[in-house]
Amino acid sequence: MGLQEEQAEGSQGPVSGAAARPAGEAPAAPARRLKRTDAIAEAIKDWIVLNQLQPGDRLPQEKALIEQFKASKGTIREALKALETQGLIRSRTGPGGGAFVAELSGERAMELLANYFFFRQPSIRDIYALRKRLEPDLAASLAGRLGAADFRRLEETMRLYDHPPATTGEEYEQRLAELEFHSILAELCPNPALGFICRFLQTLLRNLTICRRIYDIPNPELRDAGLSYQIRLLRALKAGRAEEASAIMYEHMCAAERYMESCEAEFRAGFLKL
Amino acid sequence: MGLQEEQAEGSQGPVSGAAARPAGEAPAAPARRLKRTDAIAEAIKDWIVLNQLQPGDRLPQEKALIEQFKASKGTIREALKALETQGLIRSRTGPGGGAFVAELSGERAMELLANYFFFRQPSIRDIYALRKRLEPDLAASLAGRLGAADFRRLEETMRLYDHPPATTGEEYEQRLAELEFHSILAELCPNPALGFICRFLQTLLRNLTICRRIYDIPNPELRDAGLSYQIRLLRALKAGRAEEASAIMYEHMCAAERYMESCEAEFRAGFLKL
DNA sequence: AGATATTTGTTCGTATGTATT
DNA sequence: TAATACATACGAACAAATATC
Repeated sequence: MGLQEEQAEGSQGPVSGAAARPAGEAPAAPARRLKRTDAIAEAIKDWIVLNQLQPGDRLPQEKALIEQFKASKGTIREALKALETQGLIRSRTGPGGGAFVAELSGERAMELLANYFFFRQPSIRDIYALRKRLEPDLAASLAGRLGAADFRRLEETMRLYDHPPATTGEEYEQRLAELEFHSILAELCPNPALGFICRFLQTLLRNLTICRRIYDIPNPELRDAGLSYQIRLLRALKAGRAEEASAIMYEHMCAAERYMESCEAEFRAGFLKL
Repeated sequence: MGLQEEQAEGSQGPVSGAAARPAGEAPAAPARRLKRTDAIAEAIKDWIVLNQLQPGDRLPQEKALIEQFKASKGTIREALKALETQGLIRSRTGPGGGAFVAELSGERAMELLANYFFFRQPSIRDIYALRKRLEPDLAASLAGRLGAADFRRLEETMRLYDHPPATTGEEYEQRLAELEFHSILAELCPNPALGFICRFLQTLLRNLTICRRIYDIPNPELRDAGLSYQIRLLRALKAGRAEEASAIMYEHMCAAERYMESCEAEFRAGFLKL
């Protein structure tokens, strides 16, 4: 399929550029020597962007890479594994199989990013400081831009919590569904960065241990209030009133934050058992 | 060092739950079967959080893992490589070496996240929509909270662009230094999520190809204006005037956006060559 | 449906490199 | 310097998955 030819250009292999540093390069940051595996992974990645491979395009097979880089199978596989872990490729077995360029999914990106916050857990206040700023913009960006299918999807999600929960389990499920409502909005956002960040803040919230506890607490008023916010929000979005949608969302965020923080305070005071 | 004992608890290995599926398990979400390598990587990760390993703690060595998981060296190494790629571990050779739990660095996290936006490049407008919201909050969060060393660091960075550039190369360097100023602020932010997102938006901007071009264009007025914004900002921060710092930063962002977009428009119109 | 070819996935044995003592 | 302990790399074989005939 003519993917391999370009590798031969210049020197004996794409890795040479990464391994053998050009003469005049003074490494300000020492950048400790790359392991062979990592150098190969880097080289393959560079090769992908250089040749402008698109999602779905196939990489050379393991055997070809072994020859290209004069490395063993294990080394090549480790390099490919690194790329796969980053969500850059996916590989299939069988005839015509191999490694294919992939588009890093939002879910995977959030998983990878979540590791950063594992040892730096933000507080509820931290997260809502951001949500209060961004979710209103998100809402505004959608005003008058959603189709019938989008509204149907949103309303279907709302149906999961338009009634009082029967069990504690359902209580929890309803909270997740409410977050899912916001996640759908974020997916539809025309600004990819804004959409991603909102979705990530939602999962960050969902994964805070304190929140898992809070979400088990019955709170009929909040459910009612949230529902009414969202109904008003959908009306504003349909009518294309961006300002109003933004304002509604802001109120919604403030109310949610107030509630979450009061719960957190109660936990801390020991009024509710962990 | 007693890190290993816990592994023996229960059954013969942590992966058993993932690999050998219990009889009655009906997988609601199909969740295509994990490859052995991925199952082991997951198991090791779970084991780390379960035992609350901290950065610097050592994992069992390869040989031990081979026995634990009854897998070959290559498979174990691929699993460890996956964790290393995610920034969760680092490994060292030599006696006393092995894999050590690491704290995912902000830089690495941003690299991983950047892949998500490779095929979904936000526009300058998209990025500034976020910066206009967040950088002012960032500034406000620092008012009255910076030490003398912090101010020294900021002023040292400003010195890199407090004079007209001599060459095009310096022009570009000055722009990066200006972004670095914001990056320092973000690092100091008490809200880890806000700080990270601001830093990421900055690198996203830096890496937009269009920006690399824009940053080469001489623009003495913008440099002066930016400098004056930052001087006023530092004054407000020192005095602990959060509101004022926020307002200054907002103006700064708006001015920067206006400039960047006008440059972008000129590129598009072909007035400036790419 | 079944046989076969192709390609990744996994294992084993061994050798090399590197840091500690 | 030498011995030791560990990761890193190599190569050949085998197993499993999947497309094609």
